[in-house]
Amino acid sequence: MTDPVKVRFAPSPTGFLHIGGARTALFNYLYAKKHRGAFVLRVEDTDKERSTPEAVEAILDGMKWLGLDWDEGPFFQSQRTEEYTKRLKILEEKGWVYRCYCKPEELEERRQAQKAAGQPMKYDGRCRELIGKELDQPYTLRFKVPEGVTEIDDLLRGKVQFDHREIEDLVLARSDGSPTYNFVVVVDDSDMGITHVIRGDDHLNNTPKQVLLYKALGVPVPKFAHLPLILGQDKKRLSKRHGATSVQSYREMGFLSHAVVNFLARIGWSHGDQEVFSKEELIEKFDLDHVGSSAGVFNEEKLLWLNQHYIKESSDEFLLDGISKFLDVSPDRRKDPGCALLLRTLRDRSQTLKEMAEKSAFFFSESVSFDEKAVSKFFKADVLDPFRKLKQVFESLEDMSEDVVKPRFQELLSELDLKMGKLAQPLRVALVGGTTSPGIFEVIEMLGKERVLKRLETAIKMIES
RNA sequence: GCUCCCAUCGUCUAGCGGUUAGGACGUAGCCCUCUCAAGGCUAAAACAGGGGUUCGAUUCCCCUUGGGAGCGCCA
Repeated sequence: MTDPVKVRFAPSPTGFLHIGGARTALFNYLYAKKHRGAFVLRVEDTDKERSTPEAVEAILDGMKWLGLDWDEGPFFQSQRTEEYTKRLKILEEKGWVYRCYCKPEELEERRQAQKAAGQPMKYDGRCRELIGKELDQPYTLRFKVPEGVTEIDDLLRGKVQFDHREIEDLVLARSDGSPTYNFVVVVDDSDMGITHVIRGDDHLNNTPKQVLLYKALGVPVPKFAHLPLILGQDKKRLSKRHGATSVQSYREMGFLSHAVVNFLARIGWSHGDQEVFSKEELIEKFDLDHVGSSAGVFNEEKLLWLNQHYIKESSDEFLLDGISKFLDVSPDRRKDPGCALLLRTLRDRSQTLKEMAEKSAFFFSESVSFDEKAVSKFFKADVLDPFRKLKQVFESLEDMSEDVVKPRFQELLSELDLKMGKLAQPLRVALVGGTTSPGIFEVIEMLGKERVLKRLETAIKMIES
């Protein structure tokens, strides 16, 4: 009988939910679901300066949108100060901490000097000498890192050793008494019973410090799995410089949440040749064994492809809702029988909901917005006669379905000795305003007789004047 | 600078000693075609380099090179 799995995602609320953070959250979520364990959400807001309630909201929103439901929390570190104080006292009693009176500027100065001298940049531990003597000055509480080596057995990296000489006496409590990250993480993960710490590779170097703290506290050390990072096109760590990096920005660009989830899952993880996974499949097939160890570049082209894939599978209802966020869709129009056809034809032509909205503007708005170039190229005098004849044809028809219109259209073509493109393109401009659209007969059918005639008339008038 | 991590097509990756090194995105060409897509078919495209180990290395070990991350009274 193995212990139940308990994992956590612990973002700091200093901005939107980042793509990289979302991936970390996803892997934790999948691991929890896969092992029927619990997924804890914890907000690391010990930095009072940079944490904001807006950011907390944004992160929770992003998580919900992606469907990464948590089982416990959100817990806030800002509300757990007594716990930290308590643990700090324990460490003090055990003799693991000492007061450091060095000023931030001095420390920074020394670090620069060390860097220049080619030395590792680390605190030299000089205040250890002061143990016993209490000065009347502000101080931080530092952890007394013992000599030796700490080996961590990472689930993804294997055994990694860290010589304690590389680890400085880290600050556990600031001069204002507030606890710092490495300390609170250990207290929280321990208190919350976290069994597996799955987080970004960037924390690998923090791990030995934390392991030392677990041991000093005399509490069990969880298992660790450090995920490869997500990089930008330039292979640098994904950051604002790379443009859209927040989950909400993808939402705003018209991506489906599951496309983002599927895409994120496939950076660093694989299951044979499979590319498309439903959420259930992800949970069923996810495992740490197939998580790679090299960082992956965020490839938006592939995300777009996946997004279109899911758009193609989406229901009319869902798509209409999605489009409505980018376009004014009247309830009336929404009930238009042409909607289904519009959506059917646009699914193959849209990579995002936003793109789909733009492409369906001709259908949802009353007037056509014309592309100038298209108008000047196709609205010429020589189409006047064909347009008028076409109008007569349309007027004579009741049913505007492709089956009915197409033969009549072709009849007219041969009567006028015109090629398909010669009439279809000008007509396309008349009906949708530009040179690209779904098939011309599909456009005619979805618009219906009334609107087709109206738009054709408008075009004729434009050419005449 | 120091420490740690990483290394298969441009990108995401499969591979877990013996393969014609597979798939996907993207790219190119062809087909389809009223435009644009979608779709179908085809093509180009990779084991960073050097040493070992082994009958045999993409696969295991070492070095080099390259890339990444971390070195805060941020998290």
